[in-house]
Amino acid sequence: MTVIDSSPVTSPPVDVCVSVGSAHPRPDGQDRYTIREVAEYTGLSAPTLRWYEQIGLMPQVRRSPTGQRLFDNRDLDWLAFVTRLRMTGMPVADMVRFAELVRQGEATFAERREILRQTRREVIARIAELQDTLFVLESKIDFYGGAQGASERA
Amino acid sequence: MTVIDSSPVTSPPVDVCVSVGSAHPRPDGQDRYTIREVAEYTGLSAPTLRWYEQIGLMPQVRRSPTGQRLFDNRDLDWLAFVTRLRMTGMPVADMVRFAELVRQGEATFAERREILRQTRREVIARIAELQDTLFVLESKIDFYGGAQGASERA
DNA sequence: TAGGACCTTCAAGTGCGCTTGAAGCAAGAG
DNA sequence: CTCTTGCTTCAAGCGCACTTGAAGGTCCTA
Repeated sequence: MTVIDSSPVTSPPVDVCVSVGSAHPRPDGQDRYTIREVAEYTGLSAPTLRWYEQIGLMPQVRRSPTGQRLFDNRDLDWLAFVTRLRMTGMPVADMVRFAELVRQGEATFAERREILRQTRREVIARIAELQDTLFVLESKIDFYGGAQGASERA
Repeated sequence: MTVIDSSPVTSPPVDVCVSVGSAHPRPDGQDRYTIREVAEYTGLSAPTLRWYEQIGLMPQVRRSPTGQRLFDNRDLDWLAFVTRLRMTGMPVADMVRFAELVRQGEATFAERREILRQTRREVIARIAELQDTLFVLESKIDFYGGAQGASERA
């Protein structure tokens, strides 16, 4: 982790909790992306990206001299993380709270850690539930006639 | 599907795709429950139970001579299954569709099986995603200072 | 037979997570 | 220079899954 940060652009490897899941290939080699590029890359819509920024779920996004958003790799990392958190079922309001803690710097490490631990607990519980559900589904599928390709059976 | 209607207590094991997950202890020994009892047992609210019936997500619930709902063990089994399906993220509309197929009898076995197989695929994918997320969470928790009880670290 | 808790229906309201519309500014191609 | 495409803001709208409110009937206990 600790941020990529080659030569062009990018900010120094400050605090930040980001930059863990940056495995995806980036839209291009550089560090400036339009909202459309980010939308394509993340799968979020452009309005959603604007909305995320508006509610404080994004760090302040850089702007061009004329006011257009310029996302960078850090933003992409953050969005990848946010998308993971959404996947766990975490409400947007909670993610905004987390983003606020990130903004407040290292002093909030303990609190952030606690939030993520709680989230981890919930994810583990969720996985267990889904695995139970898998068994239920399997037994019902069997009940309906397990034969793979058979189109009917009654 | 072939109404309950026996004397007291449970019906014969007809068609039905229900009755797999009936492990829970029932509110009492008999086979007639008020909406309040069912609400407590299932964790769904009474309005939600009425709404489920209204949209066709429940089989027609028996009524007392004065019009009050009388749920039975079959209804409880069905609700347990529905709750599982909800847990997978299946939209209510899709569950209504499934309930319709159940009402149509054995001729829809193949289609029901296909739906559940698709659901199973989705659940498996969901579990995989959540497990990936678990790794991300763990690496971030470590980043924030893995020490269990340490309240700060910067 | 009165009171209170619980049931009924129907319709409207709520909260969440976006999405869409309106009106206008900006960047690049012909 | 215009034209198209894409960006901007702000506000309103939407779909889903319930929830709540209003008005009234029912059950049960005292």
